[in-house]
Amino acid sequence: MAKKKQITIDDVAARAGVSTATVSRVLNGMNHKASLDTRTRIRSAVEELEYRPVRVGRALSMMQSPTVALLTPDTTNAFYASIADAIQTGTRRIGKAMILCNTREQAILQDAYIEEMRSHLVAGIALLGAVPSPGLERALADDMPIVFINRKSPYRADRPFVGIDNYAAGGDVAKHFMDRGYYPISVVRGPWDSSASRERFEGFRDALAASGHPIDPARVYDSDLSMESGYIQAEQLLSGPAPARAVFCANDPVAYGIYRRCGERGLSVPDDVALFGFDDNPLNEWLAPWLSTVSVPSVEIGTRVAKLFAGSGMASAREHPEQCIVPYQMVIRTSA
Amino acid sequence: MAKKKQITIDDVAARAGVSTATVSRVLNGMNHKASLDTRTRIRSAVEELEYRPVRVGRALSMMQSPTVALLTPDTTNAFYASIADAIQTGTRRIGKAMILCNTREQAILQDAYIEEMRSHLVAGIALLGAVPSPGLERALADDMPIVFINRKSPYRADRPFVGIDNYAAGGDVAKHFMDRGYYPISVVRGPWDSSASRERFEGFRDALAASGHPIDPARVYDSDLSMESGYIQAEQLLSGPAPARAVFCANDPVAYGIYRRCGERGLSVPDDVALFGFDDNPLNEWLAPWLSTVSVPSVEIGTRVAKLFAGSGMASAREHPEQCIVPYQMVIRTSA
DNA sequence: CTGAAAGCGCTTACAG
DNA sequence: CTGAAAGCGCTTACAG
Repeated sequence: MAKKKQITIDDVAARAGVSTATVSRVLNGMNHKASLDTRTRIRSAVEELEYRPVRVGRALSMMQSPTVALLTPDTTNAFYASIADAIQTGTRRIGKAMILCNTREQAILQDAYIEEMRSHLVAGIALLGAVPSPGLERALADDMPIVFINRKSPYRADRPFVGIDNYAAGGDVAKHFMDRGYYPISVVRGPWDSSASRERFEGFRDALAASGHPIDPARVYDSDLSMESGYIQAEQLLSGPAPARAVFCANDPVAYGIYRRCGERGLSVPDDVALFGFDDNPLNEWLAPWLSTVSVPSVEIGTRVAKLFAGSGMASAREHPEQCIVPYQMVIRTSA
Repeated sequence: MAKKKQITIDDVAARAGVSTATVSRVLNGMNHKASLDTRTRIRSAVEELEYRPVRVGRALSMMQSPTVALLTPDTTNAFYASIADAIQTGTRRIGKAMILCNTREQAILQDAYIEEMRSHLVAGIALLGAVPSPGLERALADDMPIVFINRKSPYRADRPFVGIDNYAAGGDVAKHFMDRGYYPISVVRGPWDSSASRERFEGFRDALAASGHPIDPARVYDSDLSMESGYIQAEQLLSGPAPARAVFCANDPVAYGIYRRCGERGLSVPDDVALFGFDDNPLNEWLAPWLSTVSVPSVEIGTRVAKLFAGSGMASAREHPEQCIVPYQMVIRTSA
């Protein structure tokens, strides 16, 4: 893209009086194979010429580009954005750039991006909020280096994964509700496709059942994880003869939506209804400092994901798929 | 990155019984140069082999990768994220992927990314919230295809730009304040480096002065565009013998911060203090539906930016730098 | 309308 | 420890 003519590895080699092969080796840190003299000559040639490798040359040669793709369901969700940011920072540290793709939870888009990223020869794909799709299944069969974030792979459960133990967290929320004696209890869960949403719900449900107070199926609502859907479901949740005393929300935005409806209805949180969120969205600090939630360590997750892509394309992770379960934290504020 | 052996253009050529040159031409839409028969034979070879071009090959050959870089000051700001999303959607439409880089408003990081993106041979750089830096100046001198978003180039004012007329918008806010008869008026402006922040302030200041009520310099506060800084400045703004009756905020998050402090102080918005934001952050709809603000069309901006990168790397835009000024809208809600 | 061939910038067996 | 050469997948003057 520069207008100036490119300075190539050949220019460096010429200036240093060695072959391009040697320059390449030295620049790639195979120092044990070059004499000190050679190395210093090369270093200064690089300096003087201000040589910057064209990464595409290397990419073609190695059939792998120094890039990683992040597929995310919603770029404007602050929680996802925070994970994205950590991944970008982390991949940069290992010399790779991050391509951002917005799948919008759509299987079609997800497949299109997987295919495109393959043709970009990316070193790996970080799949945040995976959705079942034929292209994903195929990519997995082809052994593409994909690491799943937050939601596990819908196809091969043993694929690399970074996230929390959602089942346990759901159970913890249930216990908290029981400790407080809230009754009746409702839940607004996320999409069933999502292992994260599903496991949260299952953990919550099982813990309630285990304590002898199984949840009433009529008190289970669905959402698409948006504020809007929380707002909409709140209408049912809060009405009828036995409105919910406490609600376990699929994520924080859902809680925001319900909270808004509470305000419109003149209901007090937590006196009339208790709300429990999930993720500890970065917005909470400023916009919902009252929200009790499960804190998911987005930065740590992003950092871990990036690390998986270090070296040449997750070859190791591919052979020894890692399930990296990071700790979550119960954050009890005033809403529950 | 795939495990399967690559299917190349040569395979297609062999199968179709033509040369790779011809396949390349046809696949790149130089149809007028190929007979119908040739074209159909190639199309079906592509189908049968499920050929997907390796973009890196083309990139090296053309010394330009089908990617565009977006440098943004803050990936978690929903307003920026919304622009980023529109750019990503738009670049995809023209067959390019978007690399995301977080400059955090730091000149050093901005320079590092510019350099890295150059070595990636990106087709162009979208620079959201540019900061003055030596690397940027150099890149401009080298004629790198950079388009400035929101903030104009700190070096060559004629570089491609997409954004609103901030000066006019600042003036409109001033007029609105005068219509309402607010007095005294304070302003929390953004960084001086930023043409957007500066022009907003200047337009506001000049309009007040023109009406015979120049702003008191002691009533001008600074911020870094964050909620935190709004919250902090609010302390001064709202105290003393003559607390502000109305505040023009550098952007919406600053207004959120001030609003929070108002709540803590028991001050009512707009009865005690009127607040005017900027950008119409997507969060407003759900979290600050009361905030009067200037709506900046983030989606249109992103779409326009992407269009500038169509074809081969903005060659045209480079020669005829475009200043693309999109319309803004005054959004009067209850806060002012 | 089509093909043979050189070239984009880098890496890496292979031979020394 | 080092170099000559082939190769990664594509594009594009050039010649026909």
